[in-house]
Amino acid sequence: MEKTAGRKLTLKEMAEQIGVSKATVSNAFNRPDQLSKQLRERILAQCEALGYSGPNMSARSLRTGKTGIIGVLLADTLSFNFSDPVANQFLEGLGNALDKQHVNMLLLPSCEENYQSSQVQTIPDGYIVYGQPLKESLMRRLEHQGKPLVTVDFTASFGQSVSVHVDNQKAACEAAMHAVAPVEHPRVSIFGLRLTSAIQAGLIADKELFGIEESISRRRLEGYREALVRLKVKPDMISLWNFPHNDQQQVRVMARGILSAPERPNVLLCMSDKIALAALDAARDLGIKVPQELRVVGFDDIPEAMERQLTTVHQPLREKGRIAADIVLQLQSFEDHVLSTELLVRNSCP
Amino acid sequence: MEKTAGRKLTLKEMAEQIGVSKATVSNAFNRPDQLSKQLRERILAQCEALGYSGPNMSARSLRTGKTGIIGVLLADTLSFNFSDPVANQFLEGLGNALDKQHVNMLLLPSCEENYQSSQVQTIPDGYIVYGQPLKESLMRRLEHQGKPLVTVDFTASFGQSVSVHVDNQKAACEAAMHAVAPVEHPRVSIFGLRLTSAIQAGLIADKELFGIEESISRRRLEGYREALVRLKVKPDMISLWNFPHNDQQQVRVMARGILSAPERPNVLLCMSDKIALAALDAARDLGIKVPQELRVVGFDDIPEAMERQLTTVHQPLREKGRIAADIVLQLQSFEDHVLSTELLVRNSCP
DNA sequence: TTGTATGCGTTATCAT
DNA sequence: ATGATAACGCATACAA
Repeated sequence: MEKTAGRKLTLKEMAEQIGVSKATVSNAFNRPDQLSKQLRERILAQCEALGYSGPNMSARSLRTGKTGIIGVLLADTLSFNFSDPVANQFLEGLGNALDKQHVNMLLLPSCEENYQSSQVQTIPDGYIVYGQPLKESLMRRLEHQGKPLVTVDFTASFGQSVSVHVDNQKAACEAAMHAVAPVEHPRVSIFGLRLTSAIQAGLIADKELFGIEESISRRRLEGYREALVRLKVKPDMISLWNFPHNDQQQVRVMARGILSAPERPNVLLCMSDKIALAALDAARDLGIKVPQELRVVGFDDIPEAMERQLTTVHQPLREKGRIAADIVLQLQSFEDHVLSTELLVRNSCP
Repeated sequence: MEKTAGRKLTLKEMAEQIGVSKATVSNAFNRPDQLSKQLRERILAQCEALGYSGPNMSARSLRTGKTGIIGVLLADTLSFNFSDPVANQFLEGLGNALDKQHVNMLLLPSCEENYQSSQVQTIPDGYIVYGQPLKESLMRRLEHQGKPLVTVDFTASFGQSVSVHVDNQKAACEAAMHAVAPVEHPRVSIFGLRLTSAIQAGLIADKELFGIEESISRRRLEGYREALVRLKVKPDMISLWNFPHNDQQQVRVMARGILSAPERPNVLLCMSDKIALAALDAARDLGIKVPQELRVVGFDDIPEAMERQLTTVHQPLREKGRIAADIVLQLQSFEDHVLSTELLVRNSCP
């Protein structure tokens, strides 16, 4: 029996060709327990031979109400998300978990603009929003669809979504305590990420901070401050710097500037490992000894952090992805998950 | 009018609420010219207010036969494809073009395994297969669906798919001519990528070459050889090396070994810029002067190639993505497109 | 410009 | 174990 190329095959036609009813063919694909093993195999083989690639997804979805697709809303571009080691690991964990359930992921990059006009809106069975709070209007639209909605690394301030994250504040506080406590006369610089809407890197004051209380950076900042207050570090010994991008080159240049000042800092609290590594580069450029003259802590524990002996906060990135997937697929209870972090003490800040 | 969260809204219900017929609401979404501008806007506004996010995709797809999704089959993992500058640029061009038509891309990584059992099969309206020939059985399955099928950087040896690519052989030949011609006593090493199934890097003989005649690497190899024959370079002055991965670290170590030999090569023909850059690193490690003692050419023209003054073959990667998209969306004639390349002469091989 | 009727391909319920 | 039938939500030809 040869295949008839080009024809649009349907389950109904298969049934007729094979000489059974539509329901039986459908069962052969979806409910193996509803028919004899041999019949099922005969049907599957015939379909294969006839060139039928399985039930039409649109029709099946219309009937079952499920598409087998999870939408992943990303804050940045695809290339950023895959070249950044943090996002990369998260997406890897997420992808694996979805794969395991034979669910596909529809990546929706820089979703703010795209998601307005597109028809994507009703495709996914659920959503995972990664990394950065979306505009409220968009979040509301998503929530209103009544599908599982999981936010990662931030918490929506309303609605009934669920969040997977680490306790950034606590972890940052712990890191700062470790870094600052042993120093007799601490001069602390905090290197923050996207704390304001400024597009230039620079020193910032409190009042300039972004309104988004729930962002990762804000939580980490609060943690650092909590530690600094506890250790009674005077405010004028603390400077807060903002970097608009997690970009090593830029940070390195800026850090050289900061570390060249006469009263240069002796502790650097960095909100990401990339920033911290760039700071280490800058220190090396200037011949500043780490950790003797400068203690540096990072955040995230990307692979390079280990190679370069950076003290940092480890967070289970792949695990985060896995859990987010399991929640959205309803394999985990629909409630907030707070994953634990671990301070990894290495040479940059022993 | 407040929205009733949780309810599943349908176009029919909207019509009833608003007091028009289903068809009119449908037209408001899909055919602006079929009703008065004001009515259309009233309907859209009402739907928005009621929390209706637009027509259900499954139902619409079932009716129209289109899903608005293009499947992109990738040879490697997602993270590879986005961290590799070549793949990255291609996907960027592709993504932009699809976006422009409000079409989504479903990324199907390392598709060999996944694609067997998954339900994805019937979702996309068309396919783009990137970079590496798939198993024939899979290709046949795809072709049999009767949807537009575009292969990029290789040509399927059967069926009715269409291909977007550059003339790798011609470009490689040109590069080799330029590199080798000026050298009086050329000793040439070819650094190839995935020319055999070996997982270790190493020297290879002809008979070990992969059977896949159509792969990018094979075309480039033929191009190099064509040039070497024309220039009458003796076979024993040519060595052919294979690298299983486009991985800089590994290549650098291997290249150091090769360049340490007593009769070391004075021309390096590299099948990718990454490999070429690693070779430059190795030359620097050994204090070998480029281009005086060693001429190096790459392939692809990734951004770093310019920074490091690597002579290489430029190919229009984003353009390739754009064209592939346009073909699969039937905005371009359904026929092979061969894009032109350009040899960029820089310091590594003037 | 608007409304009516039909069917897209499938799955689930029920009956056999 | 298998078959008949009714939805699923929508777009479109056609009628008004």
